[in-house]
Amino acid sequence: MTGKVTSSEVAARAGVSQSAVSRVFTPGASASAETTRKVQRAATELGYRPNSLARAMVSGKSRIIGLVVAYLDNQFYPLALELLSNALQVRGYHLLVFTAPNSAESVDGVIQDLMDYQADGIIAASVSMSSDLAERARQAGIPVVLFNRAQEGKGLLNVTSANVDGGRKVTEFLIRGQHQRIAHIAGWQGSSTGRDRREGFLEAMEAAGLEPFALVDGMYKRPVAMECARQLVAGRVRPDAIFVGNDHMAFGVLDALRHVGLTPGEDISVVGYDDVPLAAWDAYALTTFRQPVNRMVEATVEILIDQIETDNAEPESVQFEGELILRKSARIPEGFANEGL
Amino acid sequence: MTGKVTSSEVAARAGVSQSAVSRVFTPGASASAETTRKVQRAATELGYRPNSLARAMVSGKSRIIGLVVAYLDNQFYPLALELLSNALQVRGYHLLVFTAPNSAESVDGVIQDLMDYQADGIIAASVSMSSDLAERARQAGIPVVLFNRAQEGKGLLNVTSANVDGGRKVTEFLIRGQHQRIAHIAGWQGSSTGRDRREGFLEAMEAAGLEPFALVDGMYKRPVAMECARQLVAGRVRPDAIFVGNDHMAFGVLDALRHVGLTPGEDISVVGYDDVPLAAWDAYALTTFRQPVNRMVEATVEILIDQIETDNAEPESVQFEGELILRKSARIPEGFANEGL
DNA sequence: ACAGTGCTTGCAAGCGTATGCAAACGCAGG
DNA sequence: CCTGCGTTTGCATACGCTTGCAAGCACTGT
Repeated sequence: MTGKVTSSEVAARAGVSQSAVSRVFTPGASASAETTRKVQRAATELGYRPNSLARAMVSGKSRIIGLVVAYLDNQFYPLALELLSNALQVRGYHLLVFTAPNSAESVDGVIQDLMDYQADGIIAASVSMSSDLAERARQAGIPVVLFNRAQEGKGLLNVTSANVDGGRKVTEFLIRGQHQRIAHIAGWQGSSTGRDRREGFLEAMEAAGLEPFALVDGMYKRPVAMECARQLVAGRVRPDAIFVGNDHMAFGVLDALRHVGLTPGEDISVVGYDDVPLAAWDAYALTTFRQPVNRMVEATVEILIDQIETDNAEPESVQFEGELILRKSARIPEGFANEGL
Repeated sequence: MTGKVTSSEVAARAGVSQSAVSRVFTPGASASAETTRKVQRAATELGYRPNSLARAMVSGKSRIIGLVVAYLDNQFYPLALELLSNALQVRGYHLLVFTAPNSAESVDGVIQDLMDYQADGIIAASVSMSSDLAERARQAGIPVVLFNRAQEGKGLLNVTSANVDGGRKVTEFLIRGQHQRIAHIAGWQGSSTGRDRREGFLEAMEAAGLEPFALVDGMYKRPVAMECARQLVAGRVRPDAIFVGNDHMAFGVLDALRHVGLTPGEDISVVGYDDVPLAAWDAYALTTFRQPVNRMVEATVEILIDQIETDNAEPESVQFEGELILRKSARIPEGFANEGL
């Protein structure tokens, strides 16, 4: 009842050895029905619960997964966080969450902390880490998976969606919609997603023999994207379509455009990337390219636990296909919906 | 280099005892300059870092704070989570995050897990816990603070904003705006915030001698609130103002109203509660009652750490004043802005 | 009746660190 | 040169648990 009950106390009361108690609480260990009964009785009477830390220390498995994430204002991340947390809880793991500005030093520091806590695995969501640290993690036997970010490196697993492909598809969609002056407010060029989507954009434009109307780095930041949008439409000749590097920025772009009296989907087309829940809300009705978060999360958890629990598991990086979601912020080419891309 | 360096190995290499190494890494312990130097040298050479779990086990302090949160789709919570995480990191604590549907059983289960991890403290954000469990936590000496939810109970600390007061102010604002038919889509009545804001609403209505046009429970769920809104305006006579229990629902209400051709702020006034970042975005421009998240988070961390680190700390519950934020979704009474409320 | 077999169970050795205690040490005052 | 005091250091133990090992046990087949 005191809150600090140990297995020995339970053992004493149940009239068995401390090991017996441990075995009763360890799935897969051998204990007779009789012993189990006695131990469980004593345990509930005393309010005993095994100490996870002690357990972690001797077994070497903390069942703690570290999650490093930069900002939570982009709806994509809270969503991923929630899904990850749930998926891991089901499997008996728990999330130790760190927020770190997206700089190599701070991420590295945080990952050190994580290693100090003997995390069984690490998920880095949209942040990059130094290759030096990646190597240390590998040597320490801690699997690291990069969620929604790709990066080469020994033992680094990547879970992403096919970003250059997505960027290309969005752009092709815009081109088929007869748009002539297509601009791209890119995602942060320090990130693989930002670079890849931009690359897809450029590929599609070149294939169609078109020149980008404009190409700027929105840094994945709303205010930056809004300012870009304002400038884009300030001149005499303005773009008739803008492909924005992610939804979070795209919302800002829509706000900015409406602010100067433009109607997205009619005067100008805007397409985002991610398909966060907010994109489906009427106020934005954003046409966007969906990243399959659910599957990405499932894969992340799968891969991570695989690496943790089976030692021979081979490093595996996966990439998911996305899908264009048509809403109202962009003009739809004739007969497009039926035809697919 | 192997990732499993212990203090003993460092000790051996530095030619000192294991205790010496421990002391060098323990702030406030006595060690000569000479020893410190030798130990640090050996430590960096071997890549030694103290094992937090072992440290936690012997010291009894894990420096882990458990956070229990229900859903992350209401922007209020990711925001709070991020702020909490940062504030705690600065003080050397870390967040173990659990998501739990808002039912007593699941919350209790999760808190048990937290206690198993020897969490130094627990933050329950917008979830309630059984009084039985609260008692157990108290006996185990684990401080629990309820964030944005009030609940009586031994040793339960509450950090909230003045919700009945806020509800009243919002309603008074609406009344002074000459609204005649004021409806309230309340927050979940199973929560203190939902009940308190509703109470404030009723008080203000009664004081003004007005009958609520309608009063329903929106459950803090967007779809529910949207459906309520639709029904409210479906009849021959419709409300001219709706006070919605939180911003998250209010966005849905705005979407629903616009969907049927109504213009918020002109045809009908809508006021939310929370002032999440999204409320300030042009697409919604939601008039709302601000909860001071920053101060609430600061207080939460302050109180919690106080309870943890000083044993004599007295239980303390705090309540913050909020503030009405005027935007475009509700008609503003003549001369209101200058006058205050 | 006896050796063999498959479970249970207790013993004891850790896991990596913090810390009380007492010994060792350095140094100043007499 | 000796005593006394403050600081530094090592020894040993404890934290709560898991797990290899070997002994104990109840049965089975011959």
